[in-house]
Amino acid sequence: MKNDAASPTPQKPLPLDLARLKTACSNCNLREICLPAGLSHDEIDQLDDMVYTRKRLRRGDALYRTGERFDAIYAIRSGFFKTRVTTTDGRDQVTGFSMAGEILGMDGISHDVHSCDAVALEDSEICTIPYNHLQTLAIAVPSLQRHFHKVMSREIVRENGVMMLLGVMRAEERLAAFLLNLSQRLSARGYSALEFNLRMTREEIGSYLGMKLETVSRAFSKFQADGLIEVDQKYICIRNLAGLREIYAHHTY
Amino acid sequence: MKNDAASPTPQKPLPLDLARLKTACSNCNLREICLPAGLSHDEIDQLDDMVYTRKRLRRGDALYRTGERFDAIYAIRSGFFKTRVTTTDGRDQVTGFSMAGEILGMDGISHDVHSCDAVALEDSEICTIPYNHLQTLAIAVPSLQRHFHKVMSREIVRENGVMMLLGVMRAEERLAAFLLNLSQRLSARGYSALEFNLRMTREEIGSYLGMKLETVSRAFSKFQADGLIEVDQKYICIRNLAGLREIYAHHTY
DNA sequence: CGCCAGGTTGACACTTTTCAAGCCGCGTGG
DNA sequence: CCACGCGGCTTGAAAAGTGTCAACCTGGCG
Repeated sequence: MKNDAASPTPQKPLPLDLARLKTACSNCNLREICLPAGLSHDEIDQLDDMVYTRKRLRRGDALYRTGERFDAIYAIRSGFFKTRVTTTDGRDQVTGFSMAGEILGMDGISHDVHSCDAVALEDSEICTIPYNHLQTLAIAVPSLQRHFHKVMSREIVRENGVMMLLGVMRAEERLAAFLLNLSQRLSARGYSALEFNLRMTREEIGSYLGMKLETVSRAFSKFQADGLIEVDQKYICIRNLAGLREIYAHHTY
Repeated sequence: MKNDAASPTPQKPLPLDLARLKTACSNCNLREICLPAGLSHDEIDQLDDMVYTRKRLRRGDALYRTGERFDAIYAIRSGFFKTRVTTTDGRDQVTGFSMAGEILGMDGISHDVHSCDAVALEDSEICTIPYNHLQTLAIAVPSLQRHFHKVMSREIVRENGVMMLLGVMRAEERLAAFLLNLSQRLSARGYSALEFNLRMTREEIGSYLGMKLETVSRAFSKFQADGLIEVDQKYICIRNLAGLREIYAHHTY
């Protein structure tokens, strides 16, 4: 929708337009983390043809919602998302937080309809990967099939971890687990492992961890009082990583 | 390894031996529920070549354990399983209960190593599906690829539901959800939806639902006192399905 | 400048866990 | 055939952890 796109009849189309170039997997700096991980150069080039130009979402926008028809999975190019499921009576459970390089939408494959909402927690860019194209390409590129299976399996394993968290840990252990997980994923993306700004509210953290926002707040305060972290609203600085790990591992329930 | 197989040089091999026949997907009565669901006759025949003869497990045996190398997924032919993850300090969380026609082992795809244990809760038979064969066949048979994706996606969606359960429901709602889910799956397999025997202990139910066995027991007693169910140890008879549904839906937390 | 969402903190209520005792059913062995 | 032991289940009473409610603070934005 830029003015450029509506400019009068070019003699022949440019081989690559800038927007296209910027979305190609082959020169995306997330290619080692994202769907193309482990593919060869040639294979990634084939992926490029399939990944549609990026879509931008503003904070609060839904990438998809429960009940919407499923036809594509999405790779997060930049930004931050939450996924959530909602009960009949309106309460909801945040099922995960997703950041750059992670894949969303796989819940939709089972019934051709999405079974959760994915909502941007900050302005974000995503790459759309039409599922039927992915299926076709997975046949031509076995290592893509393999890697897509891994991505789905990883999601299953991740959810097992959350079930563990919700099932056997107590409030402070859950929060420690949450912070350590965030720290690890941020550092895997080249950000500081010890200092970051949360993108979600206390209520969203609470929903994810199965506790009330007040309990989240108290746990943060406790950690600060114990010198484990420094908190100022969304700002977090981890002062004692080992101490956090100890709380996390110390399931002496 | 039967004597038959070692018998002296048959003129030509039988087209089908009995054991083989019995494991083939094409004449398994679970084919509408299990991995072959939605495949054509011809396609199922191709699956037959891949599914290895069944393995028997006794109650208490592990189908696989955390840390074991992954190389196959498994279809439950008969019996009942639990899957569980274990913390460093030995506590564990039951992440699911599986019955005939359901697929186990997909957790292993992500890191080529299993990340949970699958344990038989009663004597069971399972079909082994080597993962590399599955990958190969999925390329030749696109509808198999599609269906395998569905199976994995369904597992993701199921886990979302469990997270909801653990995150927002209270004890009695969880138990109602558990009973309704069991009832629904049993009836989908032709068993009674209202009367069944539990295959797991109170402790296992509690681990799955994130509560202590005493709390499970109390909730059962409460349901019985309210005329919703009849309980006698493992025996359950649902007397008021609508009432159970009401408790389940009534997340007035 | 004032409003409002989001966050913190305190006091109290409630659910679930913990600890403890006892029961039941079943397989083993005298 | 019956006593015994043991795992699994139930129930009660007290303790602990979270949730609830309410007040207040803070920072950002119209």
